[in-house]
Amino acid sequence: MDTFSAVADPRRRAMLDLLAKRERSAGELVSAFSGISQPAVSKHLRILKDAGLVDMRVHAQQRIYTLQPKGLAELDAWIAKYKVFWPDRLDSLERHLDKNKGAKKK
Amino acid sequence: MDTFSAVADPRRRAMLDLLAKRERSAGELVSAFSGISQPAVSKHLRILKDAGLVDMRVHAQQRIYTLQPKGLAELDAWIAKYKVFWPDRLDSLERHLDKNKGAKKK
DNA sequence: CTAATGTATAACTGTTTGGTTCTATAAGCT
DNA sequence: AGCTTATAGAACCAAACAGTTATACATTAG
Repeated sequence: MDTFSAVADPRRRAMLDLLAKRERSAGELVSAFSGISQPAVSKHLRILKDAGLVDMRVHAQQRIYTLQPKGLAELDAWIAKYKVFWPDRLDSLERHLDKNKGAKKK
Repeated sequence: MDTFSAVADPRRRAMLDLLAKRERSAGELVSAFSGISQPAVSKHLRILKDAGLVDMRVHAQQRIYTLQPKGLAELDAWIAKYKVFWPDRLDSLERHLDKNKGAKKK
């Protein structure tokens, strides 16, 4: 499954959102979601991993998943092509975020 | 269908790419793609329109489709959250594009 | 060594998706 | 008015998807 399809699923986006805060074991992710079974979460994680959106490392019996933001670069590159056409006001949020990012890094 | 799913399909992304160059009638889009029928293209266009990614206007019997880049804002906003985590080198393309954009606009 | 824990895989199922052909609708042409 | 053109919608179908339960497989704990 490609990056675009991987992030098309709202549950998978929610998982990425959680992993953006901090890394989590598969089990932690399972308990973070209600109304979905462990195998279902496991399958979502596989898809995210195959798409290069998360990394996994083994720790005892646990599998620790971490965000791999590089995987989103493809998506962002595609969108970037269209920004030329954006009305100016749509840029404000982005610029704001860029500024904050710079501040945090220094 | 939401924005994320709408752009998950490669054919629909290709359509957006074509519309980014210039507006096109439904018929022009049909002939731009081989191995896909007119009704199939029509359905893709409906999905793009419902997702707010394209606009449509009627001209005689033709339906003229135009890009509605505002529709991509949702997608971009979602990705923007993750840029904080991006390694520096991933920023270079984006910055390059931003610069070019500014130049074109002035 | 055996039991328990954490997680992935297998097999199966209902729903969604993208495609098709056929038909309907609406505007222009003669 | 009747024919043609441009495009959407209906009905249908196969493949893909997301979910389930049951099972297998490591690793740690006792």
